[in-house]
Amino acid sequence: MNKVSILLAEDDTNLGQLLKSYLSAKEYDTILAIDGAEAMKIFKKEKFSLCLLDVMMPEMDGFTLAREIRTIDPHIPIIFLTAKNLKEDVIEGFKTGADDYLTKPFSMEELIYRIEAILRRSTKRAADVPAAEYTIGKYNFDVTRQLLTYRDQSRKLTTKESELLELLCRHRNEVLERNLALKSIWIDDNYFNARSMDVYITKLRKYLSKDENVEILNIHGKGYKLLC
Amino acid sequence: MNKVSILLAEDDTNLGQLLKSYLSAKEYDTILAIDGAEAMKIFKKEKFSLCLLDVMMPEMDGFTLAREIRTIDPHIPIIFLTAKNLKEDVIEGFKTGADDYLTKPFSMEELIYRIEAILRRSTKRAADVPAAEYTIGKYNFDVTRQLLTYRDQSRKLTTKESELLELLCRHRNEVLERNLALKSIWIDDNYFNARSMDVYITKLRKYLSKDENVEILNIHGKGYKLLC
DNA sequence: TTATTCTGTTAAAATTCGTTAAACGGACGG
DNA sequence: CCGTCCGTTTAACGAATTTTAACAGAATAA
Repeated sequence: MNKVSILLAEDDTNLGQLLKSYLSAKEYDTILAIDGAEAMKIFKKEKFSLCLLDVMMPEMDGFTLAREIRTIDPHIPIIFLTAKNLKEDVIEGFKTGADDYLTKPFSMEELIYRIEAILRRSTKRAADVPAAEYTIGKYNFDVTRQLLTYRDQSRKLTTKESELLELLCRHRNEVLERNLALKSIWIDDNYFNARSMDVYITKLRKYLSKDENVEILNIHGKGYKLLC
Repeated sequence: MNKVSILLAEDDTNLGQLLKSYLSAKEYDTILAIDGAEAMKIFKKEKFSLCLLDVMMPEMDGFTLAREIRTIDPHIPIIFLTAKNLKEDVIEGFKTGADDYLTKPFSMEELIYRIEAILRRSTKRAADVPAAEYTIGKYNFDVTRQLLTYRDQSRKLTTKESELLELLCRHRNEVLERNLALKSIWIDDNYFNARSMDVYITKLRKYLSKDENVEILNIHGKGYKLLC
């Protein structure tokens, strides 16, 4: 999946920084603009998946900014943030084509979920989009078909093998933490599931042994690192 | 554009009637159910573009209802209505895949705008409204006639074959969970029905074997995924 | 060093799934 | 009413997948 990039326009630097670091922690590439004019400048230069706009800003208010943004990209999802809870304001927001409207104070969790709800809709059919594939050294890994191919030999992976290899690929050349993998694939990171994961690491190592430049490295006490 | 149809589940008859007449005035075909169980019954019989669900209802609460609805149509937009403003509740709502979440009291205008914001996003997608026909690789599947066609050869499917294939199509390229399929088609997800479903999967695999790009993948311990 | 925790590997056990065929039961025509 | 057909369920067995167990070896901290 492509990385999600967010344009955040917020003149309150405290809140702005807070939001930016929170969103970045959630793996959203976030760029912060401190007023409407700057936001517009940045928007013209870069590509974004979604806009998060404060309504009350110096230079250019959120609604005006939204309209200008929409002249460039008429379909980009826009969420307004505002301190006011005025009915007229909310209506005005949706008239400019808002996809959502959040009144301060809101919880970070709710923001994240609303962002995800919108992205789910707008990037939908991502499932029809070309199958996710990884190149692992001389191997090719087709995630959706769970197929690991070396030259002309294909091996059909089981569900667990495939899930684990995909996680390793997503973190390739960096550490995939044990707990993360366990919680993500096995849901629960207890002793037995950890043993089970060991077994799968052994299997994957065997499958990947034909290319000596590919290696699943153990980082003691941390996790594994797929080198390729 | 097709007419927009809304399933409204609201146990407060006053509010329910008010919403229904307001939405109908805005040219949305609206059907009102007075509890979760009735809503589910109606949903199974008719096609809807969007669901508007009260959270607190007798018989079946909104979240449970939403989950059941999503087992049948995993992509239909859902908006929750609630009197509570609890953070936990909002989060729970989005976790079940809500597209929006409105806290009473809200203005009719805001509701309309939120509905339109969601429809704007979701009708961009091609096969959104429950299709009567699916294209599965080189196959064509006519749901109402229960006819599976490959080039010039048509095969009349039995009821169960057809129901299962339709569910797979609605979830195509994503996992259709075993117990969800069982509860939706066989009503009860006991051991024997599960065996029965296996038999039908085998049959469908045979029927679909002429296009090698089409595949019913088993996700061990979870369910099946129709790749096409 | 020594004890302890963590990892690697193999095999057996448990669970889940795939396939074929036979049994069941309702609908239909005679 | 009786047999036949058709869709569905049940049964039986084998295969695939995942988990558990057992033991050996490595890495680390005290």
